[in-house]
Amino acid sequence: MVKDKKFFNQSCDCHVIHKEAVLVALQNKPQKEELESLSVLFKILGEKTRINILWALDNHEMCVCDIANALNMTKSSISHQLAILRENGIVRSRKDGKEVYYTLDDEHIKKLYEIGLEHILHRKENE
Amino acid sequence: MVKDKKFFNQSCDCHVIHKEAVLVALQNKPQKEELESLSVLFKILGEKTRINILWALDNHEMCVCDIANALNMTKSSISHQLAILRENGIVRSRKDGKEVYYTLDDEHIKKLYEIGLEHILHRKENE
DNA sequence: TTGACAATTGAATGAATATTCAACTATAAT
DNA sequence: ATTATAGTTGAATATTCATTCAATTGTCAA
Repeated sequence: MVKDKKFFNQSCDCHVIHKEAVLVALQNKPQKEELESLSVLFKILGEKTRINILWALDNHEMCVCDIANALNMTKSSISHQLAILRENGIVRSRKDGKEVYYTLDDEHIKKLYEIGLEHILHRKENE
Repeated sequence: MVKDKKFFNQSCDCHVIHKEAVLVALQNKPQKEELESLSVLFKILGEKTRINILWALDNHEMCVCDIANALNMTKSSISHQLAILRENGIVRSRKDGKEVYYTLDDEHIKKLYEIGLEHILHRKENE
């Protein structure tokens, strides 16, 4: 492993140790915008209430009241979170009379959910 | 679609509209602990700095200074976030002399990263 | 057309947490 | 031994954001 202490990054409080590794990483960096979107996606999935909404909708299309009852929370709170999920393309809604029905938007979300769960169980085994 | 207004959840501010959908969801609910762990996993991935650490480590094993330089941030800040990633089984570390080298822990994380990115691009297309 | 309920919305509050700052430990080199 | 650097850590600050509360809109039924 080659260390290179000559290359120094001004706006950072330390020397670069492995110049090449850093340069390769910088070259392979995805578009800033994409990485930003990705962290937002995970942040949205990474919230107790919203992940609970996910399993609820994983089984059935549901209206806001149904979800509120299943999660034992207020309509208002659920509605706020559904708005966030909708804005970020994770759920889809359709109106029918007084009710608004929600469903999961696409397959990627299900996959993320499943692989995430796999990881959790995998970690449990190796404890 | 059958509505059932008789069943009422005391600790919620609305009537159950579709009793069956709610009951099915409740029956299929994963263990509370697992759902909790899952939301924690996503929350950890859902942070700008940490997702940036992920792409950096996706290419190379790196020490703290390398990462700090690649992301243009302080050692301290990176170290705090690495601790969180380590505690949650997302990265692994080994010490060699003064340096501590970090790598991604397992394949699930890479998959989550890839599928997440797919979702982002898929959404872009349909705009 | 009035009353009841589903759902949304905006502002306020409170909780969670990322970054900064300063101090500290550990290792290597001179 | 002393100095320099890598890395960690705890407390303080600042920011982000979920929930609550109150008000409002839209639809249905009597």
